[in-house]
Amino acid sequence: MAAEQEDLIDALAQVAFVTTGVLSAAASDRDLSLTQARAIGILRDRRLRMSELAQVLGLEKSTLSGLVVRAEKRGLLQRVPDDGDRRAALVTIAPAGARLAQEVRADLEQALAPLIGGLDEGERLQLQALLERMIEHAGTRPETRSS
Amino acid sequence: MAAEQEDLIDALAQVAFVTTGVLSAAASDRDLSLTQARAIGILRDRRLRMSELAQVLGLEKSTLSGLVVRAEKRGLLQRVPDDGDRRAALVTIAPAGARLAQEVRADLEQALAPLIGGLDEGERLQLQALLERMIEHAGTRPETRSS
DNA sequence: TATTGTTATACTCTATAACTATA
DNA sequence: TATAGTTATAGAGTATAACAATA
Repeated sequence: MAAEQEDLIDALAQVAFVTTGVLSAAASDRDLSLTQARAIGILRDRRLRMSELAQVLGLEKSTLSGLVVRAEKRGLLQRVPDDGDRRAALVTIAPAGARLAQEVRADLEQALAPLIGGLDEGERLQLQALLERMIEHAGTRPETRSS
Repeated sequence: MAAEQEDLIDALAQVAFVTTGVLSAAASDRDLSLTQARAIGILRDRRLRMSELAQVLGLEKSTLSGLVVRAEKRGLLQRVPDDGDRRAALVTIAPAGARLAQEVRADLEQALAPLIGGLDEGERLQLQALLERMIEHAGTRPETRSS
């Protein structure tokens, strides 16, 4: 059973590299780093504090400051004051950022289509369900680090 | 069906980030970058030319030169001349590199265990088979870029 | 001429430390 | 005192361009 688990981890790692690589390429086609693309993807449907976004992305708060400043200059993100705690800032997506997120997303779908296309409808649902079960258990653990 | 595909892509992306993050953390615990960890992982069971390894990793050849020089100084990798083409160099793993690769691998397994642990034996095999089918189709396309 | 690999250089992303403002 | 965020600085990883050696 040890051997089977190793093979599963190999497969997971390979799919992870392919997926990350495809996303990274789609992002850089639009002069976005992988991290910037993740950020606008995350902020598509919510607004987070700087500290919260930093934690989700696995970045230091100072690193995120720079990222957000650059994105704000390009009109992709926006910082708004948090009523109730005047130290804090909420990061929200700007219209141009939302458009870019959608474009990157479309590219990702197109690039992954050949991989997913080899599976029929039932298999895709099965795969999705298994992956989602994995992610649930990921929530139990501390945030993914990248340091 | 469009909605389902989007959900599958979301799940793929999330699992990819978790997996990459875990590997990155395991690597940096040993002063390896994610790319260096990938390199020693790839070279565990084969030797490649500089140019081939660069292509697999999605790096420029000049970038790989630096990476290999640093790894060679630490005794992790080794360059040997390619008989038959004296321009080329083959990159091989050194004993210390093989040990490190094994350690990183063990950490990766341990960190992913809680995620995989939620699945029973049959589901793990199912997931592995689906992921491997995806990877097959990835081989059809040009190498993953990261530029 | 074309290809393999290295060197020189510059840019981006990241973390650490010191700081300001607010809680 | 502790926390949220910014600024200054330095290190690592990467790409581009120019180059040397071999095919």
